[in-house]
Amino acid sequence: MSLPHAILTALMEKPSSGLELTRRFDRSIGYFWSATHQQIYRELGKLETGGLIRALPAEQPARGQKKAYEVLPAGRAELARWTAAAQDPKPMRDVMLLRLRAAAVVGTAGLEADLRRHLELHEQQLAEYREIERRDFPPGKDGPEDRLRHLVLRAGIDLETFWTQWLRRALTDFPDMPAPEGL
Amino acid sequence: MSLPHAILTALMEKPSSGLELTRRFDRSIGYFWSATHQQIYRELGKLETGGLIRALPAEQPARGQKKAYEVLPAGRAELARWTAAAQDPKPMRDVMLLRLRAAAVVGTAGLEADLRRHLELHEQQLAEYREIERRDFPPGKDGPEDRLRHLVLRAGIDLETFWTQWLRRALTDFPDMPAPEGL
DNA sequence: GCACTTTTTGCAACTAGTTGCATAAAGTGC
DNA sequence: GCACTTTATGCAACTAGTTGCAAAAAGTGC
Repeated sequence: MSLPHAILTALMEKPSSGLELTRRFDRSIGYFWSATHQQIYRELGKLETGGLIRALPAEQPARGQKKAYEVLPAGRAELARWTAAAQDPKPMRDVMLLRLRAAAVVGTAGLEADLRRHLELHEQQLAEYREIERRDFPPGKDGPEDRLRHLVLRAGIDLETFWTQWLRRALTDFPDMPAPEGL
Repeated sequence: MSLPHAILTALMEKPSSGLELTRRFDRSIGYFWSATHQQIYRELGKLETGGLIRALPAEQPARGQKKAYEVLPAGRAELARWTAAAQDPKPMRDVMLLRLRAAAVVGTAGLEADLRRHLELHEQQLAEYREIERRDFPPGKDGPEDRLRHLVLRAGIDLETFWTQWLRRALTDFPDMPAPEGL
């Protein structure tokens, strides 16, 4: 149940409409909590009903017209409560690791190409993160909020670094292992 | 749609009943693709209906009685197809990173304790993986299947290593930053 | 042989996320 | 000023995963 809190965080940073939120989820926040616009609109509705946010007064609310939301005190309190509450880490779920495990029983045919493709994708993501770091966290910019956000970004950088290294290693000692023929 | 393939992989390694699968998901396979017994039973039903697996002949099938499944040729083919098919990596979703980001706007009160707890949990998991490596992959055991499975395990080890390092760093330069008082 | 627990299987309801599409307003080209 | 695209909001149906519970068989204690 984290999407509402992701939205509250984004709205605290800056009151926004659904579409603006969607765009920001495609960039910063979405890097570690992705969401589609449908999810966001649905959740905005629930948050408004629940009294955690409210629509900023607009001339006439109508379809196809921007409607911006801001966080109410109750929403802020809920976000603080959630942030402090203990939560267990979710067990990892990774398809590529599962596919490698499957390859150990049905053969590696066809897998190598996708490993290369993933390596490229992770390299791109890593480059993007590094660019953000260069742009948004120049030396000296280190207020408490910056320190926290930088820490989050560094997790992204280190994770992508891990994947690129692991994928390179996988490609290096990849056994050429066609599917065993008998059933 | 990976659960059926996780189950097929497990059944290829060894025909099993639902409960045996559940136990194995709690150990090896579940380390990177977790599932509850309810999910497993439901999926076994679908796989059987779909003709990908079949129940091994038992005396009389009845409730509360072990029913083991084995993979049929169609199931093996489907697993090979899925393994080779290109798939995009899923965008990451991590609650702790989100909480840190939230803490940048509502303050860090209460978070530190849970960071410590997570560090401990990740250290435990890392120790467990290392123990498995010591036990299951002694030097010399490196057939093609072993190489692949070892690669998967190493991803787990490196990921847990990353988390422990990152959490230690987070705790080190954690700003003491109570919630800003004004709304 | 009867109560009690454990093992094994499973259903039903709920929550979260995804996919596909619709509808209204506003801008754009000519 | 009319067709066409873009922006912005949203509903509905579907898929995957989680939670809570229960029922049948088999083992256990006395």
